[in-house]
Amino acid sequence: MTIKDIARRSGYAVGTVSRVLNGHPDVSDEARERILAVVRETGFQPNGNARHLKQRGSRDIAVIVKGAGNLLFARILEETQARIKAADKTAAVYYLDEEDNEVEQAIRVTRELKPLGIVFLGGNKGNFLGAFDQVKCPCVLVSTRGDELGFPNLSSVSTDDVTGSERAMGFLLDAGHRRVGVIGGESAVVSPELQCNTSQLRLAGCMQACTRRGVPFDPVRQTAQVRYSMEGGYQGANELLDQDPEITALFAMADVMAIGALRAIRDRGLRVPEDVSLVGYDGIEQGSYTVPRLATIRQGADRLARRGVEILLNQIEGPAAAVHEIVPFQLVEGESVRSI
Amino acid sequence: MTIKDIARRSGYAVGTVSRVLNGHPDVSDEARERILAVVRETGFQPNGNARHLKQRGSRDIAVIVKGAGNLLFARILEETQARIKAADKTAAVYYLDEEDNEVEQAIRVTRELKPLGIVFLGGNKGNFLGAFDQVKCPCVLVSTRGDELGFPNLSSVSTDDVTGSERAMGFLLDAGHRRVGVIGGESAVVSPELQCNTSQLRLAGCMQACTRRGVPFDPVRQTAQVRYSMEGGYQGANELLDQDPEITALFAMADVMAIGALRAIRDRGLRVPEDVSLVGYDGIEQGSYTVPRLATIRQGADRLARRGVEILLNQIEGPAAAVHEIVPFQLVEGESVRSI
DNA sequence: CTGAAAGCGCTTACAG
DNA sequence: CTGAAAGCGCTTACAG
Repeated sequence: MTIKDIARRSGYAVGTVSRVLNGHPDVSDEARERILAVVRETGFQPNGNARHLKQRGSRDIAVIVKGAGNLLFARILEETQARIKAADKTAAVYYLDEEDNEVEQAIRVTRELKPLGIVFLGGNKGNFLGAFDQVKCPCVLVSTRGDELGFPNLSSVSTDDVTGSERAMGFLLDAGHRRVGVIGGESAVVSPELQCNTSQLRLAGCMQACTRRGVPFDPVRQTAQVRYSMEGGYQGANELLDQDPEITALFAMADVMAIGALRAIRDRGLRVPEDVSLVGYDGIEQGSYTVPRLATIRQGADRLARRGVEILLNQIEGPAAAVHEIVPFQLVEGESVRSI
Repeated sequence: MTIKDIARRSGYAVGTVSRVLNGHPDVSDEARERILAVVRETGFQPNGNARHLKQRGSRDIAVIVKGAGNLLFARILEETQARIKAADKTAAVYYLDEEDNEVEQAIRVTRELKPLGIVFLGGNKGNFLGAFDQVKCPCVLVSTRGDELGFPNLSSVSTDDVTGSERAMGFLLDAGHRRVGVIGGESAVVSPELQCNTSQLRLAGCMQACTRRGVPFDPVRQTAQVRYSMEGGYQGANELLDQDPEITALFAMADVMAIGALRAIRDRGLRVPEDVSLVGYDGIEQGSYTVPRLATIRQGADRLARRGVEILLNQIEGPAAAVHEIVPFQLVEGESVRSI
């Protein structure tokens, strides 16, 4: 079943059928009705490949999500889709694995879907530096900063990782904890010029919290570098507690890791927060269902989504300069930290 | 940058470029090298729309996943992708929302991607009955039964929901529990002929477990119908405990609901398993990180994936009759049930 | 308002 | 082994 069949059955030419299908105004009511009737009765749906091959000016906004299992992104995505729909555009969502290159995907999408704009949920700066200049449409990077990238068509909305992390760590320090372990991803040693990835930024926040309070912090001994997963958190907690059994608190750079850490602490016969206090990061739903409820830094998922879409739509309307926005986070005290 | 540009730059015709790009054998080594060199230096990637518009005989297998947030599916998907890759095919994954119609998607995909076959991760029988006869390629439905559907090109691999659920409920009954609440999805009253959805099958299992042990079960009073989510589980547990505070055990038809129930029980000042025992279903990773660890029915995710792909590949090779396979489940005792 | 025709970027018989 | 050409199913100026 193609547009040709619809044309034959309705007695109109394919061009007219196409116009009806795309809601063009310059068609007679009679033609519209007759064609739509045929479409309905045949259940015809146009071939997207053919359509995109030629079409310019779609109403699509592509959303590229890095990590189908990322619960924070899942939450942001939901709101992003709703906002896009509310703006009378259609969202085309592409899920990528953690390791996939989102910019390559974006390049493919610009060629094949020709979207009005692209929302990136998560992204790796290295990938952008490599090839982002090949994508010309307005884009917005949600949840990680994009200002240093310096692309005129790339805006960003994010939480301040350094400050958020400083707050989390500060929460522990201010509760009297001095021996604190940090579970995060790869961050090597932090150098001020090269604060690339999220783990590095959050580690910088930890150090800042310590420095400001005159508490020593040894990134080598007090840090475990693991994957952002429950299992990673489990391993990280064990590693740190093995190394220093006197640790009284752990900060996990993501709630999923904190959930793993919670279990690891229990498996060592210790309790949260009586023996070990625990803070996570992100504020995913999951963290409010654990026993005890997780203390965490809640990123404003809805606000990230809303501003991301607003900024993007704005850029699509009339090309403006890229904007880089920081949205506030919130410390959730939960039940997993105790004062000592 | 199109195939035409590559043709011009390499000095060959577009047809030859196309053959090289698609790995056809009938090209001279010289042509292949020169063309590949140009492709490499330009970073050219063919337009998928144009490619799919004409191409027959792709090496793609489509995977349609219902529910991006379904952790069981996430696990199955991972293995499914690996198996497809191992068979030297490429997996094209489509994520759908819970409410989206997977069969409509399949119809679109068959037209636009022309895949060798389709794997459905989850599916609604109603959707299949409606329109599945429009998809002609071999398909396999993973995690829900497809035998009663009776399509010659639709195989299935699943866990026996009735028996699995009977086992979960039996575990509680055999531990001495008599007042057991069941948290599930919509299931109305079970009628033997119309056991359509998963909730109904699992409810049937519960009733079977009771019947066989001579324990009365009142589906109206002992059942809460909620969404398959943590929040749903939270509400369901509260509903049941409000109605009958003497309940000593809960069975949640999915681990995500059990996680919500766990929190609800705690919020009522009760403990698992001392005051209320709890069993889930699915065996997602999450359930082994809760405190206490969840008792559950573990579905064999890897095996579901492996057999699903094997069966599909087999159908693709030489068309055979549809097969409907049941893979075993496993009771995980966890730490959330106590004997009374 | 409608039709006829060109063209999107590929693939694929068909010749040679 | 390679090229020229038809065609996949649409959209979109261009006439009328």
